[in-house]
Amino acid sequence: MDKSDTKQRLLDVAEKLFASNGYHCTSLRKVTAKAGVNLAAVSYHFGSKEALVEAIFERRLRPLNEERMGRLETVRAAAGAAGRKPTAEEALRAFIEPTLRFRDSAPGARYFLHLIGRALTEPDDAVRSIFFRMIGPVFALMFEVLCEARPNLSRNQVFWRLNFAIGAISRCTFLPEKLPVVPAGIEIELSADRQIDMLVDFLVAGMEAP
Amino acid sequence: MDKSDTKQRLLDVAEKLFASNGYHCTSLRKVTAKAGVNLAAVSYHFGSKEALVEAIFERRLRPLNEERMGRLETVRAAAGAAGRKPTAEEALRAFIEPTLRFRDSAPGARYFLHLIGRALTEPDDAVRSIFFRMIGPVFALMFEVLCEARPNLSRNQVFWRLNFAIGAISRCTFLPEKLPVVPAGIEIELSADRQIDMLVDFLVAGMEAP
DNA sequence: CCATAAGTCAAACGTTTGTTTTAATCGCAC
DNA sequence: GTGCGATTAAAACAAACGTTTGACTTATGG
Repeated sequence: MDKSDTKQRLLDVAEKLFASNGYHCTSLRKVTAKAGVNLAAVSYHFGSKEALVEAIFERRLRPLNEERMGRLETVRAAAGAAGRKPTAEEALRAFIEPTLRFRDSAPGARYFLHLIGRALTEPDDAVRSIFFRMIGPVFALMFEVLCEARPNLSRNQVFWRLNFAIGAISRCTFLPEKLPVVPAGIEIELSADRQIDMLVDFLVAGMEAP
Repeated sequence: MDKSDTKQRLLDVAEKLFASNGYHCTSLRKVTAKAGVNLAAVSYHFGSKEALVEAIFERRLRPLNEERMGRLETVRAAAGAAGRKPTAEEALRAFIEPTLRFRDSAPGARYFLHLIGRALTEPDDAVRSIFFRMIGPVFALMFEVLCEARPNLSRNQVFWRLNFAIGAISRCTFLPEKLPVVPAGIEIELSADRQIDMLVDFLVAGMEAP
């Protein structure tokens, strides 16, 4: 028997469609049609459309967040053991590298990244609160580590610079076709490592500005 | 006679609701009810919901874009007249200052800024294409000026750094209550000038990174 | 082989959506 | 005042939405 192959297919297809077309613009009928399952399967397996998108976030964001938290803790511990402050680059890499490497880690991961890039500005309160609840602890730890890395900055300044960095990072998680018109001769598709380098160069300089 | 007071009220109310709750989550019934006008007035005055949001963009974004274009041209001309390259700071300020000062320039401007902060990631193809069509020339000119300011960088690098900057700027155009959970003691509400300074410090450093 | 539970299916539910229709109302030149 | 175009009002439209229902099929343990 299937052992709920249906459930997996729903997660995969919904992730893709929610990412490409948005949560509200994607009806359950489109999702179930593309997945080749019955409309009622969403209610049966998840309970509601909102529970479906929550399951999508849960499946991908939980392990990703655990890795980011672990790396941030490691940065803090290593600096503490060496009797120094963590650096802004260490903190940024602890957040950015898992995020962009994750992009190529699974077939649908790219779509999921697009989804969280959009979740930051998601109009729907339910979806946004799901995301904020899951990202909250990572954001808070990141903030603290950055405050340690830049003790001369006010917490206000660190907070805003972190927000700027989040905004910059979110521009890397988009599907290429959703970007604004690009000038001729520009590479939209970058390897994760090149993208990471570009981001880190830019953000470390921004963080270390006086 | 009203001389289309209805039309203005629709623009104002729709701008606010689209910004706060998103384009798709805001029905014309909510808009017309809050504006105290009849539902059919949208069809009569604008033709459709999409034409309404386009009128909203047109009203605010056209003068804002003209100012940004003008300032970018000025930066370029001043540098040319002095026989030097424009600086990254000049280019960034030409874009950022009109944007954030605009926030306090009119009662509903703050809502509109929230709307364009969201338009970058808007799921709806129609809305996103309206926005991209209007912002395209500004983006292109900004890109060229930045290429002149950083001639040692590849166009690829400049393009991505400009994207990062756009992402960072968009984090400043949000309504406070839509931000992720903020640590205690953080000022969410900044004056336009303070916000500009923070942004420019951060982004100039990022742009000038090697 | 049967009983039970899990899973699937087509159909329908009640809302809400953007838009259209038809009639009534208003302001103003003539 | 009369007539006319511009505007508003109330009602209805078909389509799409998320969800629920109840019958049907399938797999599994005893």
